[in-house]
Amino acid sequence: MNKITIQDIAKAANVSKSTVSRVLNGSASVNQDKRAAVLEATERLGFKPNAMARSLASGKSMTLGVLTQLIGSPFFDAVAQGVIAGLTESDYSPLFMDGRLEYEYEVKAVKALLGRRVDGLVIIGGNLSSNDISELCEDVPTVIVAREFPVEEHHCVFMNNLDGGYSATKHLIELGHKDIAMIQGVEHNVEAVDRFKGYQKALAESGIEMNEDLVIKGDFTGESGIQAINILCEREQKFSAVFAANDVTAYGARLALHRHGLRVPEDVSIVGFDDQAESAFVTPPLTTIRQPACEMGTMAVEGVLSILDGKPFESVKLNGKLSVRESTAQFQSK
Amino acid sequence: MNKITIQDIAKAANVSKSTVSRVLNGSASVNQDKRAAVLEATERLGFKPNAMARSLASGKSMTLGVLTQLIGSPFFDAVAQGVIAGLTESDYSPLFMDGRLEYEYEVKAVKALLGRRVDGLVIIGGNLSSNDISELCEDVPTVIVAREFPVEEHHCVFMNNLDGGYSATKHLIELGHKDIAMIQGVEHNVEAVDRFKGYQKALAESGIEMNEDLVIKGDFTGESGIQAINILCEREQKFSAVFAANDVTAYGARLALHRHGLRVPEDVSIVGFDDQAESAFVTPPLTTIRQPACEMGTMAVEGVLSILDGKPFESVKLNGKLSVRESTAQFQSK
DNA sequence: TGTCGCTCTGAAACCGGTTTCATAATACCT
DNA sequence: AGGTATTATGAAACCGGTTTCAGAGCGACA
Repeated sequence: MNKITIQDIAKAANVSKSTVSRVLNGSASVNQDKRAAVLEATERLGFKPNAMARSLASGKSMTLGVLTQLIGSPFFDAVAQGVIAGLTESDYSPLFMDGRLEYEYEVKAVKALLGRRVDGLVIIGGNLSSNDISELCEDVPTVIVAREFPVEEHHCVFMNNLDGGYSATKHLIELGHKDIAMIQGVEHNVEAVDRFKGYQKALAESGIEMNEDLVIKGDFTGESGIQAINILCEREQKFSAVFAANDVTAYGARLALHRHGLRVPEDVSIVGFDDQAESAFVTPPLTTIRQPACEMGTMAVEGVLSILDGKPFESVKLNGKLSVRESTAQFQSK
Repeated sequence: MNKITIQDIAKAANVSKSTVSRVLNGSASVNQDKRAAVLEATERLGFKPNAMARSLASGKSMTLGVLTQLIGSPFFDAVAQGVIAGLTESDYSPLFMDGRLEYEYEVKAVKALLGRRVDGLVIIGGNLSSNDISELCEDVPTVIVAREFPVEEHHCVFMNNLDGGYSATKHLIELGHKDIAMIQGVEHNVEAVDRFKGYQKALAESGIEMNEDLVIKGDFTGESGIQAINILCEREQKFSAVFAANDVTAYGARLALHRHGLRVPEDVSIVGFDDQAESAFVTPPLTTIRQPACEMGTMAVEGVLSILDGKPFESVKLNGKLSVRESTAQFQSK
């Protein structure tokens, strides 16, 4: 370890610990000469304050805990990136802990974060209940990203998934499609359910009766996209468009379509959800609903910081934006 | 904050702080009754030890620092995932800090990590020099992932990029291709350079003279893949295969090829590098060099833990594995 | 029964900082 | 010049744990 302590600096600069502390934190004015001496000693000895001791004494850790989910999954990562971006100008640094999208790990992770006495918390997605969060994070400013809690006490930054699903489906309808399949996301997952609700809403609004046979279960993986199309094709189901619950599923669907000899978008149009980085470079570039993931991360941080600052923070509900690329086209009757 | 301290528990259980500490850490044997009383009080009051105080006193933080780069980029994220996986069974938890692939931030991040007194360090990629690392991480067990330092003092876990580039190119050659284009990665980036060297080596070994016109600069982005193909096509260059420095570049190349009316793999074969998750679901599924990113993360953690444990740790050099999918095919002369 | 040794336990020191408090030194005012 | 307000500074308390140390209690052995 960097063995030098504030005491060593004090000795070297011929002052007391208190003075060193004051110089280093600018917490009170100090004589020019002493200040210089302290600074010099600090530099010369390469003193690096022990963050532990500092937090213990001051009660602040200058750290924001971030509960991530499955580092490596595009959406969550983008949020995490936003968090980092939002923090760069502040004095706080992020402490990431991964919940692996499993309830027990999430609880464990939050507890670990709290044990490290983070000053604030950003919870990205996951499965913690409103109660869990209330109990666990009672005394720490917390903002939840990508989930909606109708309770006043929680601060959230989230996407209107229903609206997103609606826009995606609406886009297909406007292109003249009527037989629109939907590949759902993980069952019971709120976001997945909302996206499906949006699909239903758009259909209903346009007077198209939903065909149960065109709704296939999925789980947000590429594989589930493939399976879904296989099922559809084996059943010889008639459909000219597909709305996939997320981009990767859309990739899988597009691949399966290709294998079944169906062209995209000439024979079948596809729209995804997320707009992950790759979607613009896939062939054909995917029409999708852009989730402002990165922005959400940044907004969450700003939220925590402002609460920390005593200012109020209102939950924000964002709308996804349809990003039209080349995987969707006007319906052509054959 | 969780205001209850070890003192409160001591009072509630009618014992001394020391005894509470001993019970909680199992550091010495304690009378059954007292132990029970302490445990009960701990449970009842919901006591959560202050990790700061604990580390300060014990000199250990039970934390491993991880310097990540650009959370959100597939390769680095996969490594980070591996780190998490490797840690789940241990008592340590990871503390991530992002270096944003910028030298200054990396230094800052490592210092922040060290200030938090992490017990070990995993550095993923980045631009820190051997010297930087020696100086900064002097007293902390450190393992560097995805970079190679020939110095004995550094412990590394990295991929043989040259060998990977070689395998990729060799695969194309074996399929009968002779005019093989290469889209390079970020200039001066060691990994990118090594992949290119592998390309050269394979060519040389097969007696194919490298055609400078077929080597196009890139920067690991999808956009650079598009540009590269555009350049090639505008020049009406003859080529039947492309080796892209990474998968995203390959996606871009494949898209541009499509726009120029060239089919993959019938007209042009493509091989990428990384094997990121999406590559198996892209159309056509991408032949690529699989980097054992996740495994590397896990190995790095194991390395740090074993050094921490007083055991030795040897640097490991891994070979990428060619994953043949459907973007490459036998050369067909037209 | 006296001594030795072992197991438990609490008091106190310590980890490395911040912050309060009292005091010394200086400036300001009448 | 005398008294007060202000600033600079060190000593000491404190943050919440761990660990050392010494002593108490108790069984074993001669």
